[in-house]
Amino acid sequence: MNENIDQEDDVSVNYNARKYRTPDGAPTDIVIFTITSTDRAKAKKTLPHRELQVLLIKRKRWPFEGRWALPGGFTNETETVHECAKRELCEETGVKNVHIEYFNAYSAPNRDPRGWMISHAFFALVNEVELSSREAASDAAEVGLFSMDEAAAMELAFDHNLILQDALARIREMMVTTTIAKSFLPVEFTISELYQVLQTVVPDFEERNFIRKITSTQSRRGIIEEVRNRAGEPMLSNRHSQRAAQLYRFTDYVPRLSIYS
Amino acid sequence: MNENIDQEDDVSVNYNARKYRTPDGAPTDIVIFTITSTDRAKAKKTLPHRELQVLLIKRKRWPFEGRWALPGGFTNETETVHECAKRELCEETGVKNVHIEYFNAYSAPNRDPRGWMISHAFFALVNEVELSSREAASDAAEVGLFSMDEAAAMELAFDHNLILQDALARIREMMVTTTIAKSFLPVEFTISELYQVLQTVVPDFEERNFIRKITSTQSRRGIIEEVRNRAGEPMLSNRHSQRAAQLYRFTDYVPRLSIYS
DNA sequence: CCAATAGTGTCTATGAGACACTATCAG
DNA sequence: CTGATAGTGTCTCATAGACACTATTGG
Repeated sequence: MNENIDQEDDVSVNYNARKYRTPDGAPTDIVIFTITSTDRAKAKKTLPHRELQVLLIKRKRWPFEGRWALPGGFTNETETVHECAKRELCEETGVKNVHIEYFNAYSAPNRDPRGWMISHAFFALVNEVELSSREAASDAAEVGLFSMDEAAAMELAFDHNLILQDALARIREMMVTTTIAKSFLPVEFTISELYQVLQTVVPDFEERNFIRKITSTQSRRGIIEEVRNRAGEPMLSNRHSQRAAQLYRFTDYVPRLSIYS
Repeated sequence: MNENIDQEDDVSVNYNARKYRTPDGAPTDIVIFTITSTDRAKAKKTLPHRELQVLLIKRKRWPFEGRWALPGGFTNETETVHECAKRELCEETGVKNVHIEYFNAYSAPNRDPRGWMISHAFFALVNEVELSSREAASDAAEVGLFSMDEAAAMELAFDHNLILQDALARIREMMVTTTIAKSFLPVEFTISELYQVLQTVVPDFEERNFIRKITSTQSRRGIIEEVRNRAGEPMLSNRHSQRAAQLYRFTDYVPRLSIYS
């Protein structure tokens, strides 16, 4: 047991980490979520079909050669794991400045055949429009988007099935408690789009009077605001409907939730 | 740059991590919070003065010898970082089965003079009654409880000031969105005690009609329940007051919060 | 004029928030 | 009978939740 190195080691300025078994790397794994919209085959304008998907890459090397895995890579000594994750995300998808967040460490012994690897897991939320250009550029055989059902049915490399499920649970919770839904929406969106995105990530989210609560209650006033043009007229969109719908955008307001009030 | 080792390395079953710069250890740091109660010097029964405190240890070795630091230690290859944190918590305080939770990784280059150390930070919530026995046993000069103000004013070892502030922000948020307040309370408690604990951790938490909301509104019904004896009579406590107060306990109910409903 | 989306009217029951008020009881 | 804690009465206004209803407009 090499616990308490810093307390039970002999007192020495010449601390030498090489005396101990040390990790064989500090990998990051990034669960990249996106929501794809596919137009339903109808003559009239309709809301698209949306699906939550995760980006996976096909491994070309041992270990788990040929298996699908979460994108990621090894952290350098000169960067933080957060910087590493952002770098890997950019390399994999070409996007920057998206919502990326650390959520857990995976450190089960033998989770990686290459050695003692404690993985730092992140999730990222990427808008499909930002992802689409990269999709074409990549080798389609090696990068793929999969629905949650598809991914859950696959045998991913390492403990990536577990990481994916944990990430999914996390974003489901955050989807309704924070404003991260904005990552899956254009800056200006309609209430239906917002509602659809929420339902796509959290299937059992249901609010029958959603439009009223979001637009005409004090407590939620401030999360989103109506978009108006310079003349102060409401801006509308009819991209999904005959009747034009009011456009909204998220504000910077961060609501405080509490189980006690 | 040794990024993407697993993809850009030559194909080889004889992967050798020693070819790369690897971390020099996988330390954990544990922010152990407790709430102390000290009776106010009064003749009559009063509510105690409560204060949120954090447990720190005085380092005996290089680096940062003599400085106060968060307790923690190095993870072994045979355990997860979560197991390591629980082990260290038990060694430091003697308590098991308390709320301990992972919340972030600290990986800034050069955060540790001993080498490349990515620290896994946990916070733990320990009831003062569980901590009191250990307090006497420990060398008082080396283990101490400090208020948030005291600790923030100290120059802690490593980046432990940052870790402490992050942990504090996290438990402040969780204190009002989850039922972790139970960690600082006896199993059976009065409404005043609960309210006091909430205010101790989150100073700007204020609910003037707290007792009504918690006891007589549908939406919160289920978080706590009245304690009754076998005969079905309400159990009361007068430990802090002349007039006896109803005792409550937390249920297993986990409320779902949402900014959209 | 239909289908699909957008949005309103209206009702009831419940809760939020404010503030004054009563209850208990050791010292 | 005072001080400290515990808890209630009562008011107004806002909101939740349900459900039927109207509005818009391309095809």
